[in-house]
Amino acid sequence: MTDRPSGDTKRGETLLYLTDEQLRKGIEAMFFAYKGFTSDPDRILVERGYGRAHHRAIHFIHRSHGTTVNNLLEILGVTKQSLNRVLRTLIEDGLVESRVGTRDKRERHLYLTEAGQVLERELSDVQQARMRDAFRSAGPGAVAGFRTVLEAMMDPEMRRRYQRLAENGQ
Amino acid sequence: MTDRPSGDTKRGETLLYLTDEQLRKGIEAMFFAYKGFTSDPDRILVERGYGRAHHRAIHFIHRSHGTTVNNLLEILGVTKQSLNRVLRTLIEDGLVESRVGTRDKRERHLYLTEAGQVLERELSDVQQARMRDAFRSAGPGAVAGFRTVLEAMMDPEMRRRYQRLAENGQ
DNA sequence: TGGCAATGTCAACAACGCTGACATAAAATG
DNA sequence: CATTTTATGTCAGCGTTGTTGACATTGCCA
Repeated sequence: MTDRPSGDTKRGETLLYLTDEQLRKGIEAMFFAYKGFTSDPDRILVERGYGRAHHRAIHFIHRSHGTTVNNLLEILGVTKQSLNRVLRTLIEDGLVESRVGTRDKRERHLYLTEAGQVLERELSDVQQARMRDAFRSAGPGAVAGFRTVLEAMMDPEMRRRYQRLAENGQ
Repeated sequence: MTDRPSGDTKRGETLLYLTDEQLRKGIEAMFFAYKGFTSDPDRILVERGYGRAHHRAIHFIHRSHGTTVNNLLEILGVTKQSLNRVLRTLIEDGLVESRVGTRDKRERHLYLTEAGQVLERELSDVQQARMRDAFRSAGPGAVAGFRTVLEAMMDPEMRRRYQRLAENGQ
């Protein structure tokens, strides 16, 4: 906003213009790339009668074995009613197991069953394949830049969660 | 997929492991960053009773003044019924104008009205502000890498549309 | 003139966000 | 021990936005 004070488009027109165009490109790149990013898993999910919300739950349960419902709620940033609808079907379908906590019996710890792990593998295979191809063709420097910018784009709270996950990353 | 043939996790365990972890981080970065990316406009949209679909329509109509409905359909990748629902409200609310084509009278050319431009500006201001901050803190090299990876992640058809838009970019 | 293209619209449905209200069990606290 | 708070689940209802299928209108084109 400091480059283009509201109402001022005179100062440094050309530079300004380029900057705005660059930002617009970034915005559109996010839109089109996110579409590609989700398209492969989406195809698999539809066959099973699931949606993206199921994928996200499966992903983070896989990522953090035995996480609690509350923890998952924070990561996903949805309401418990919304998450519960998804979790219920996953548990009914035998993809996720919910175990009562030992230390705190109010908590439910979530785990992928074998069937759940199979689907998780299937979903992350196609998503990782696309990411791998993109990373390869872009090169290591670009990959670093990619992650740096994405991290900077997150809300601070989300960035913290992202980094915490990365640390726990086996 | 060539790094980790299905069922084989023995070969080059450590290197393999790092790669998988890197991909996972990339996937999670996309998830958390996209959340941040949409959060600021979302806040504004809710106040007006609009959603993300309205934002997307407004964005691309702004980007390509006088674009046709069909063109917009291709860019957005949704059904005409879905787009029409959004367009109808925008036209009713006086944010978008639909003019019958001169060359081909079947076509409708779409334009933002002044009110539409005001909202567009408001939405892109906050979204660009976040993008600008992210770009600044990441640095020019990271920005280039960011866009390279995102472009590589798009479906070829979408990449073509993205690049075509970028060319037309004033 | 007949066929195809561009658009709009009606209806129904599904996924997945949301709010609000309420219930239960268990932990925590005074 | 009584009370409050926490973690979870559930019911009901609503809104946005995607889908499919069907059908109508208008206009271009061969």
